[in-house]
Amino acid sequence: MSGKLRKSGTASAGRGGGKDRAAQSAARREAILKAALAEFSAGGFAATRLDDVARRAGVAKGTIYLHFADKEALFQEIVRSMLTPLVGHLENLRNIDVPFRAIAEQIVNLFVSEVLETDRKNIIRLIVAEGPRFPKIAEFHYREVVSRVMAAMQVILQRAVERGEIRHKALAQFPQLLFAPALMTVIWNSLFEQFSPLDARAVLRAHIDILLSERTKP
Amino acid sequence: MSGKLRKSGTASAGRGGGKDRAAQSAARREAILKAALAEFSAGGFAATRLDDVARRAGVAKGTIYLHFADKEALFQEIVRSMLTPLVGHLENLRNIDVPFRAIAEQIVNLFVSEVLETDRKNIIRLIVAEGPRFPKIAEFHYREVVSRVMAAMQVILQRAVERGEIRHKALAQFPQLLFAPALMTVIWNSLFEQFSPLDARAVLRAHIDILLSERTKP
Amino acid sequence: MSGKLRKSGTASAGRGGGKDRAAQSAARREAILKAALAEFSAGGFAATRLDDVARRAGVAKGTIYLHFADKEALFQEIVRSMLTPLVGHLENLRNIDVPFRAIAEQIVNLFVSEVLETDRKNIIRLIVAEGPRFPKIAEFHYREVVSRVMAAMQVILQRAVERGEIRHKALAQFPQLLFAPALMTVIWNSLFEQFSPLDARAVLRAHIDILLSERTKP
Amino acid sequence: MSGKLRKSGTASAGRGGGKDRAAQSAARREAILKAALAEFSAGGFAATRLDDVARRAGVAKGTIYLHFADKEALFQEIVRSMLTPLVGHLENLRNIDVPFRAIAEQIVNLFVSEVLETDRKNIIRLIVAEGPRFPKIAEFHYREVVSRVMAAMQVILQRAVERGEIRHKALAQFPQLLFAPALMTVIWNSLFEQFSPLDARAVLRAHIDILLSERTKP
DNA sequence: GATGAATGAGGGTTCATTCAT
DNA sequence: TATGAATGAACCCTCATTCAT
Repeated sequence: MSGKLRKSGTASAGRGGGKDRAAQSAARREAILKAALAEFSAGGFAATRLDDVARRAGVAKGTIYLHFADKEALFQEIVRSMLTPLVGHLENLRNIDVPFRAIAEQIVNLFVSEVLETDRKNIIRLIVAEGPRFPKIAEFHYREVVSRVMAAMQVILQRAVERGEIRHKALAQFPQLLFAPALMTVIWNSLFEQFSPLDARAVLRAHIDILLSERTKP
Repeated sequence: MSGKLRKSGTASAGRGGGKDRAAQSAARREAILKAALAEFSAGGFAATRLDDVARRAGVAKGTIYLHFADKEALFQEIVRSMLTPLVGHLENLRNIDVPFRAIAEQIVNLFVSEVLETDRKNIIRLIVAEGPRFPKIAEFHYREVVSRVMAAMQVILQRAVERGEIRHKALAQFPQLLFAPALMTVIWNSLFEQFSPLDARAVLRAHIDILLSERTKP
Repeated sequence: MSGKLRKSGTASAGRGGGKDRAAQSAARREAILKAALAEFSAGGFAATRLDDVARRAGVAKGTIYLHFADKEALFQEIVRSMLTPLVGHLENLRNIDVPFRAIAEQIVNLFVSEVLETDRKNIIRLIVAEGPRFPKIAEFHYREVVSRVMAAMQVILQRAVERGEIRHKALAQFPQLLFAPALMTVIWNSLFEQFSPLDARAVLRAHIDILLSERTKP
Repeated sequence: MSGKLRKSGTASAGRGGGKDRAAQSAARREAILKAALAEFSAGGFAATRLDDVARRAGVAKGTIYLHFADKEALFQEIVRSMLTPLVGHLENLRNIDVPFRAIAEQIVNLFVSEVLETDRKNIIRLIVAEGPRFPKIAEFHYREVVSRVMAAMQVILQRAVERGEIRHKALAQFPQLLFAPALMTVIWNSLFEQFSPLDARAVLRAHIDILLSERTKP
């Protein structure tokens, strides 16, 4: 979304108005990525036509090949770049010292605002849908996203168990259980929203309540 | 590999063994469905070539069209026929009067043996992957599978809440939470099994334990 | 389905009612020809499917191949057999000694009742349409139909000229001019009948009047 | 024969010689139309393969689809564009004040030089052959060609009758009779030229003589 | 003979990729 | 660098023909 190198500096030229060549090129690259994300989300890898991507991006078909080696490279670029920015956020939660409920609520907020309410929800569906056909994508996400998030969660959950905030030790063993409802909401709404929309925030809050059910009122 | 040279053998039987024409035709239909399921599972709808389906089924390409109108009809037939048989089983659980834990264990067993350990796990991934592109499929599964199962679960969960087996009333409101971990295991293993296989039975048992966490050992 | 050899000869059997095997076979052959004519007329050679011919004839597709070597043979059989019966009639007109107008009227009547009002009009269109692709058909019709009719007409026209019934010697040189309006009516109505039907009998009568315009009322 | 090895030559020019892209594209379109006309003429609509059209035009198969939506659109474009340019000429004859014989001779000349001696003769056969299968084509030609020409001829013939140049009022009623021999020559030569070529100019002149047979030398 | 399920070559159409401008 | 016309391999589907029953 912003120029990457900006070597020149002075003159403005080209049709873009005030941008120099490098900035224009970067802007084109971003436009292609954005358009491709929309098209891949709507149709999956195979059903997406680069013609449509180009039209949506406002560039010529050949221009795509100036920025990406081929259709698959474009696809992988998108799929890889969308989720990784969130990983750091989630990993950082490991380092703050607040009650688990607070962390859980932050995770929910992050998930709703950065995934469910953005194109990232489609990325998740794309990974599920195309992963088996693109082993590299599955491998990348396991290595760069899933395993790192799971590791961080394990630390957090372990600490919560030790503090007595969570009674279920199994949760620390299977941090996947923490995210299962989040995955569910993404998939449910992608398929069934028109029939019966699912209020993600409510579902995820209910999920936290279940996990945190204290031995309170004895 | 096909036709032309077969000189048959025992004179009394065609290549089908002891089958008559109708049975052979039905067997071919099944072979096609089986092959198509395998190919669609591996590559999704668009990337699957009917040539490969035919080869895998051991029939000629044209034979597919004797049984199915076109590629999409074949796809829908597969996707529609695989899950519906399970719906009745799940609905029947509503009518038996046993503790919720017993029902939950039956659901886990059913899910593991009839979904995770069969091709049905691929069907679920196919629905997630192709549903947005085939609205009929999403609509069909909402109507014939999901909404019916959700309704049955709601009854069961409601009863469990009333009996005090479950404290979390939210569960009855969001029966999706009951199945979220099951969906998670399907997707996890389809993507990451080679990196870190998930023991579905253990995960689901842990999930039940969490839901049923009694105020017991205080 | 039925006994295999049936040497006898007397009894009637089979599904046909009172027909013996040979008669049934012949009836099937006729049914196929009739159905094929209808289908070829509607769609031309290439667009006609033997499936449709078989269905219309009430036989199985394979049965067609018991009577005809292949699709082209069936086509040629139809195209060849339809017009030849008329050739004799036209040739015989050479031998009767009546005024030309009487002969011309007979030709008109024959053409209207045996061509325009029957499937033969479609055969003519088929020959025009497919002739260039089936040189044998063009050759056959030139040899067996057109050249013979033209020869007979030439004799008749020559005699009419000598008798002073027709002043235009060119007619005897180009007997095609005699038939041009007949061909026109066939083609016109096959293409434009729904927009502006042409009264064939009226057109052909007018044509005769023109040819026979005497120097009468001076 | 195509692409791949061409290394261009004079550096300044592509393979098209001195043409710019638009001109080259138009030239390709024309080449496709020309090739398609030849192929359709030889085999009719159904029997023509776009592969052959492309090869004859010297383009790739896909190039056809840059210019025409599909096979039928290509066919209709050809069939529609070939005859309409002649309509205006024929209609204009209505406005010139010369003896009918002169007009008739112009029509003959036009027909021979612009139809019989060009590809248009094949178009006429194509319309006859495929018209019933493509109602739009029949409708188009009735509306844009035939009805307009017939109307113009009616005016001309009517005037000739009033002037006493033609005695046969029926001609004005059935202007089709004027063109019947022309149609005949097209069809005759398309089918039988190799057996017995018909001298179109001679036939058509004879036809005019017949129509104009004056009450002269009594 | 009669059947019709099965075959598989063939053709229309699409679309990722290239390359002359 | 950007363009988009051109390419041609690939794939769905049809249908003439075959052959086991």
